[in-house]
Amino acid sequence: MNLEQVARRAKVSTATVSRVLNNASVVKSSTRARVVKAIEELKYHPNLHARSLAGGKSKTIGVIVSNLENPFFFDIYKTIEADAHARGYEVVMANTDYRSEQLVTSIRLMIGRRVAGLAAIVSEMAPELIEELNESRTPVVFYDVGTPRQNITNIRVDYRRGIEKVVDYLHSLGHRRLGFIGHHAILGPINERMKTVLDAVARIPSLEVQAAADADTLEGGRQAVRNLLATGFTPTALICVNDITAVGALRELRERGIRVPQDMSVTGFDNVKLSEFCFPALTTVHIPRERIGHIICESLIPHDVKTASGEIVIDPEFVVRDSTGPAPAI
Amino acid sequence: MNLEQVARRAKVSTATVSRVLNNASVVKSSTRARVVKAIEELKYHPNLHARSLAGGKSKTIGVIVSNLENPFFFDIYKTIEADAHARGYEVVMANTDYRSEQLVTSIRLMIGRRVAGLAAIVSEMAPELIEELNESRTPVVFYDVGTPRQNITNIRVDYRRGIEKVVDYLHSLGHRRLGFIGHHAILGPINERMKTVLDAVARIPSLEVQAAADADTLEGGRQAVRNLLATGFTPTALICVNDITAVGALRELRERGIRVPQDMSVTGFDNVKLSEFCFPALTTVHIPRERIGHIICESLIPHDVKTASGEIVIDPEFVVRDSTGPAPAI
DNA sequence: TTGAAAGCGGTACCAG
DNA sequence: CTGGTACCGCTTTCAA
Repeated sequence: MNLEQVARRAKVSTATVSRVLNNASVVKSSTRARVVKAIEELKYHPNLHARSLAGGKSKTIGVIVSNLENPFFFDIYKTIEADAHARGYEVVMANTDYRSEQLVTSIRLMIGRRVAGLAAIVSEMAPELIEELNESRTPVVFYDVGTPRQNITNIRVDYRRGIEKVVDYLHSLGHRRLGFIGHHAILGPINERMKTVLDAVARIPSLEVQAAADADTLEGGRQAVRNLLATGFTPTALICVNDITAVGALRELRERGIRVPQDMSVTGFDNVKLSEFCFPALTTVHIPRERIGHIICESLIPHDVKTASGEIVIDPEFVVRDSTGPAPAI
Repeated sequence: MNLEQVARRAKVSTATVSRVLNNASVVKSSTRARVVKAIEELKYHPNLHARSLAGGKSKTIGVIVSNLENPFFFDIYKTIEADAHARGYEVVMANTDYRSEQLVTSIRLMIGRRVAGLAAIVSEMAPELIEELNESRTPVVFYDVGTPRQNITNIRVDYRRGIEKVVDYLHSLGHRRLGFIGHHAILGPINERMKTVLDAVARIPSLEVQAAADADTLEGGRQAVRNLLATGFTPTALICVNDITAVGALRELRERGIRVPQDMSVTGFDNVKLSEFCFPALTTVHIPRERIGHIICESLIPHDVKTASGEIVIDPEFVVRDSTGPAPAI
């Protein structure tokens, strides 16, 4: 089913059908009516590949995330999608599961699709990929907690400030031995997040910290706690890399009969909805995911008013709930 | 950047470059090397639109879900994606947020993309859309709890059996006044899910039920409980349409000082991971989401061995955890 | 206001 | 083993 068949049925040229499809105002209304009728009778659906090939443009933006299962990423994705739709753009999503080969594949895929813009909400990004992206002339926005990149709009959350707030708070509550519950992506030699935690702790001499990691899931958080406690280390507070792993940690503690916050304090990060709904409600750090989504769309989709470009840094807000309390008396 | 430029640089024809790209074995290795070199130097990425236009095929399958935010949908999606990738297919996803206009838009989009297959994991599906889909000759798999469709592979969970198990169990525990916590999509005149619950309750004369609904989110579950209790009805057990709304319900009850399960029993549905991690862990009904995902891929992607087609009905398993108990003494 | 025709970037068939 | 070339389905001048 193609333009030509519609054209034939409506007794016009393919050019005219095309005009109707793109509602060019030049078409005489009687002609338009015939064409519309033919389209409906034939249940014609334009081939989008042909369209973007011929037009040279795509009206779709790509979004790559590390783990859509984590509501943190999902919330950003959802905001981008809503904004994009509102501006007449489509969105194609790719999930990397924190695997760098998958990141490479996904980026190539997006380039191959000739997306109008690309948002990368991922923790890892090889320099050669950046170059490839530059070469392809695709507008890119990068969200991370890490290092700024060149030639690309960057949105960063000041992870360091966030973690410092958490550490300071726990310290003020009398905690001295801290556990850090990460996920696999924070492993690796010089991970920014891990380093940040270590640095934040190192500022305060009386503090001690030990880390463990597993997957970025509920189950992963649980397993990481098992790993940590298996070392014999006895923390009085657990700093979790995000809310999901924190909820996983909560469960493991519950099953061990360790009360939160009486016996152990726990903190999350991101302030996803679940952090209010779990028990006990999590003390966490709020990352404005909708705002991030808006900024991303703003800088990816061309429009009249100029937008701030370059680097944007977000200062996260500390949120105290029920999962933290004074360190237990020894 | 296109085939021709690569061809020129490698001093071969576009046909040969194409062969290299599709690793046809006929190319002499020295020639191939030249081409590969040119491709890398130019950082060439084939235009996927041109490719699928010329090839006539797409190697991508479409997945439409009602609410990706709900892990139930996400788990199915993820399985499909993994299976598809394993077979060399891409996946494009669309989320309808339970809105039927969005469903229409998404289906049209998928047809326009000429996807090799389409999975619709949604609760609503207008007959005219089915026809449009048939017309487009797109293989389709439909997952639902509702009525079987024609000309389409159907996967259905026996929702009725699942709900009956829940109702029977609560009845055996002495519960007589039941609340049903739904979400907006179950509203509307003859919703299958709602009707099923009513039917299941009607089998047992001593039972009484009242329903309330809000969004299919944590917050929605919470709000629905508020709505239900505001009517003055005093249930001793809450049957929730799924685990997410159940976790939302749990929170509202907790804040009202209503203990679960001592004062009120709560059941979920789906058995998503969160149902084990919330507190108290949910009594729920297991829906084999991975299995569903596998079946979907199986029937969408062509392969040698014949697959069962037509209708597939799944009998869900009841899972007892900590959120249900004997009805409180009056 | 409408039609003819030249691409868009690949694929695949046919020769050589 | 490689090159020439006719499409794939649509958009977009250019003329009429």
